[in-house]
Amino acid sequence: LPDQDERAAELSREQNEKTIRSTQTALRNFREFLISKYPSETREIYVIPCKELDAYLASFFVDARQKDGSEYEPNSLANYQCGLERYLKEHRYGYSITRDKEFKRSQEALKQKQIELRCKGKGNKPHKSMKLTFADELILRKRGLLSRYNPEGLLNLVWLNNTKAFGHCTGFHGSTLKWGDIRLRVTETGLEYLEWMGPDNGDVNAKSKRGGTDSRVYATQHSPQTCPVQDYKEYAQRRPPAMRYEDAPFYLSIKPVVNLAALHWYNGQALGKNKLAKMVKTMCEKGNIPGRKTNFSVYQSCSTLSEAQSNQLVLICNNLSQHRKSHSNTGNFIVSASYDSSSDTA
DNA sequence: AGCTAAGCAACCAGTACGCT
DNA sequence: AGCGTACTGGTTGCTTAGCT
Repeated sequence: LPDQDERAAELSREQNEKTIRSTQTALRNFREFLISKYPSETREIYVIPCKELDAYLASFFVDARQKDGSEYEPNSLANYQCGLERYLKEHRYGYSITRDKEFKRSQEALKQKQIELRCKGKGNKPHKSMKLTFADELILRKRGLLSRYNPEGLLNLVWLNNTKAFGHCTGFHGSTLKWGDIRLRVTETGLEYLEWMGPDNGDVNAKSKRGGTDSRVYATQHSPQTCPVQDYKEYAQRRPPAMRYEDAPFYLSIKPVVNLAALHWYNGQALGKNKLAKMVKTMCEKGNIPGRKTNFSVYQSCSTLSEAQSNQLVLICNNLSQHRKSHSNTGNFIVSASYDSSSDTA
């Protein structure tokens, strides 16, 4: 059946590696469950007749537990069903376990189990992230965690600017960002801007469609203290000269002991992906900001500030830079756990 | 038209371990 | 000691297809 062949080939070709991993996880958990509960069953699951497989699945949805013995989230069980469906489809199983009547029993079992779990208080998205508010950002700035004046703050600042500006662009991945992926340019009228050189920027069709305006941030000349282009320039200076080539990683690890008066604050080594994945979490923990904050929190925050908010931001940044000038005469600071430069609470 | 789910993709946490 | 990576388990995000 050429149709089926094509379909299967298409499926395996198109599938994302994470989808494949999801499928494997579902399969592994189901197999382990079968082995522990029905040791005599040794067949591959795609050769088990539908009636028996339906019974096994029903049993799985009802009795399966996490490694630590606790119940799954309702959505996780549904995901397992989807994963098993993908696997069975790959092996040309004759039925759909999510749709066909022959699997009514397991479908019902899953539904009931989900209801039961929700009654028990599950399914409330315990890991859902909260948005990073404007107030949070102000606190982070005050405490030096978003700042041009120390290595960690500067790295955070540039990361946040990039993520806000380009994070929504398709194909933008912070963890693989190269130095040359973001360019400093100037308009005909002399306004500076940063542009993300996305994978489709060479493509004529894509260009005519989007015009590239999606992937730019412009300098805010009226308030240089909060200008993302100025942040970028500062970061560029603080990187070691050897890391200025296009293919160099954009985000670099911080030198273990930094003299703040030294020009270069960063190593030639890329910042690891685990570190990048916890950017927001780390800065919020260090800034004592309550709530569950993750990188995703950035996407939930509003991208444009009200006039009042941006005025407030400018004031604070000016204030902090003044404050710093009056304290930086020794020029021999060593980075310590906290850069907090203000003790007032507002 | 509005809602739900299906399906894929991605994230977060934990762990183990390697390098300097 | 403090970085880094790789892998795994579990959960959530997001778009779209299907139902009522």
